[in-house]
Amino acid sequence: MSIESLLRERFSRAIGLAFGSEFAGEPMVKAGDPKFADYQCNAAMALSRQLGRPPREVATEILRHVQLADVCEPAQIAGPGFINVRISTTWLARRLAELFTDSASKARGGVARAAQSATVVVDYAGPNIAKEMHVGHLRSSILGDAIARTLAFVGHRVVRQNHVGDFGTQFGMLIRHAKDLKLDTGEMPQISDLDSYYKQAAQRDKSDPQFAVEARQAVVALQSGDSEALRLWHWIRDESRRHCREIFEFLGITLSEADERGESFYADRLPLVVQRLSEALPMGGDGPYTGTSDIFHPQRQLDANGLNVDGTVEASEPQIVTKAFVAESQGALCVFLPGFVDKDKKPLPLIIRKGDGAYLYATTDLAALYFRIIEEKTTPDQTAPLDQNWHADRIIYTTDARQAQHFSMVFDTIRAAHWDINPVTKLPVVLQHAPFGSILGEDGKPFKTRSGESVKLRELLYEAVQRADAVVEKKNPELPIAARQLVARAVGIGAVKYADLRQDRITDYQFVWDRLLALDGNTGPYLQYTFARIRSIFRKAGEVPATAVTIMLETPQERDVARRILQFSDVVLAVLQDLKPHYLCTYLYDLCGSFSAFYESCPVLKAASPELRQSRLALCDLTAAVLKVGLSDLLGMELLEEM
RNA sequence: GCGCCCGUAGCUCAAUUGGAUAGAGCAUCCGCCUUCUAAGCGGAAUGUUCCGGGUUCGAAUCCCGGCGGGCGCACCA
Repeated sequence: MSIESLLRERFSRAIGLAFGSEFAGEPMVKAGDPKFADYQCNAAMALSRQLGRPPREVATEILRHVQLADVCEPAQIAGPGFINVRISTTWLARRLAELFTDSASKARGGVARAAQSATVVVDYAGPNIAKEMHVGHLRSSILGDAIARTLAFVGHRVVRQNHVGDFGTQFGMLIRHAKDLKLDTGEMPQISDLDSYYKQAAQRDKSDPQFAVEARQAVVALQSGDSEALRLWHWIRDESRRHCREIFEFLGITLSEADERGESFYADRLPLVVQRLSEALPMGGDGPYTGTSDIFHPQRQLDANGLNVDGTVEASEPQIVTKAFVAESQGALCVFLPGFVDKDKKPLPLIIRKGDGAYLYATTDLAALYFRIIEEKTTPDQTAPLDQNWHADRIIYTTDARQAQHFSMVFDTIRAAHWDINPVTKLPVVLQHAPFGSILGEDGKPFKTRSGESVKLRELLYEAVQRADAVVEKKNPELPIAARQLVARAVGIGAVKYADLRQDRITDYQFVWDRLLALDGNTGPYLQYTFARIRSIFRKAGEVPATAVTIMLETPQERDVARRILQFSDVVLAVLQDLKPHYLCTYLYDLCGSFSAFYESCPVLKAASPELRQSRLALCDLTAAVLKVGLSDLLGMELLEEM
């Protein structure tokens, strides 16, 4: 059990004894400012209001009942009613020794498995076919992967999903454009060629209305199984998949082909979804909107005074949807939901079938949700992880913040249709959009190449490795070239990933090479360096670490490292609570800071006694174990023995 | 216009979700390599937390009103 939950339990019990169990909920316990305490319990202030008694009196009462003698020094009351807890050094040492001895637990950095394993779908990366992956895919891939890794590590059944954009409107443009190109589809294309076809097609689509119309028709043809369209589709898709695999492999993203279920996968389910949705939700709506089509956009014209040309006054109150319903509007089949209005304050639809009969991303997302939560997957020819039912308990999307409204509408639709109920547990599925900001250049504007194009991932990652190589060559010229190349790759890629993960995902972040490859501060290279230093000690030690030791925490630095190591599991829980890997980055950076201070002031190999040497080696080993789990298992970065 | 997100040191970012004297790194200044990787460590200096109200024991955090920036708002994803 983590320190935090142990203390929470103790305080909860004390509060129950003092004031009755109805007050004993989750008392607030948090790691405190080291100036005052290792941990503090702030429950007294909150309780004082409920009890109508002064907070310090409440705190005194809690202290009278709390049992902490085995864990910490006598707790102190401070300020308005903080209860400060200083963990006893002998207790810390004992806990650490236990962790060190239990090799299975040590390999997990002391992180326990979740009490119950849930099925969690993580939907991330989601590149488009026929386009080279670019910086726009970077955050989703990196964040989603870190979240998926962390969920899996604590023991959940994680279903990774790469929702590839391979069957939507944009593909129609490609088909239409291809007609004029006379492509040789017998030969494997290059992703760079496809990328330029895509750009040409997009350009024509924008400037040529006739082309645009035919492109939309091509989508319908594709979605209804036209063989010529499908042949081209396969041709493009194969190369696109190869390209994505290459990028994922280079970046260390744990998405395999088995995880790929793009728009096309749901194609034949789309009419079904629309039909089921029409059955699950009322048709035509409530109140004054019943039955008629074009209910929100009557073809009325207003004169300069805001009067209809027939003389009636346009309703000044916005029309409000009170309950979700399906209706046809302007030829398109739509879901209308409470709380969504467009810029004219008219109800905003979620379009599930276009006027021309084609489906778009909302329909696909709904189909995917139905598939992930409800659909039975017992067909024997399906491959893992499709070979068993998912019945997801939680579904997480890492896509950029601009899609927040889209997901909010899709989730509301699912809930209105009661499709969010897990068929096995009968509990509501947790639907989460984990939005993130943009990547900006040093000038604070969207990260683009000089010519204004989006930066290709392949080039960006190549540059990261090149730059890292130059740094390594400068810092460690003795390193043989072969070793240096491995280091450069790990450092370069690690720096890019860490730069993304270390910052709160909701904010935009600036991509500045010199900053993310910096050797000091909260960067990938610094953390990797700390790990490499530890490994170096063990190489020099020339002995296998003992399996059991007495931990001695006689200096403040040793105690600080010990305290930090034991906080790890609480941080991992917080990451999963908020889906914010930057908590983990901040923690690991602090751990490295504590370790470096220890490293400076406490000789390990030349410690004053063999016992102290063993103890310090154990501290090094435990720090390395936490770094390995945090950096490698959870964040997906490579670690180095030497750099 | 409506909605969502953001605004913290010169710069880039934290702040365990309402807790104590708001913390790091960079840049600036001072000190430390004949001892385990100095890609490091120790120290100094740096703040009207965009502004104004409110809520309360206590606000960067919550509420209201401004200002500034980003994004979204019918057949693209």
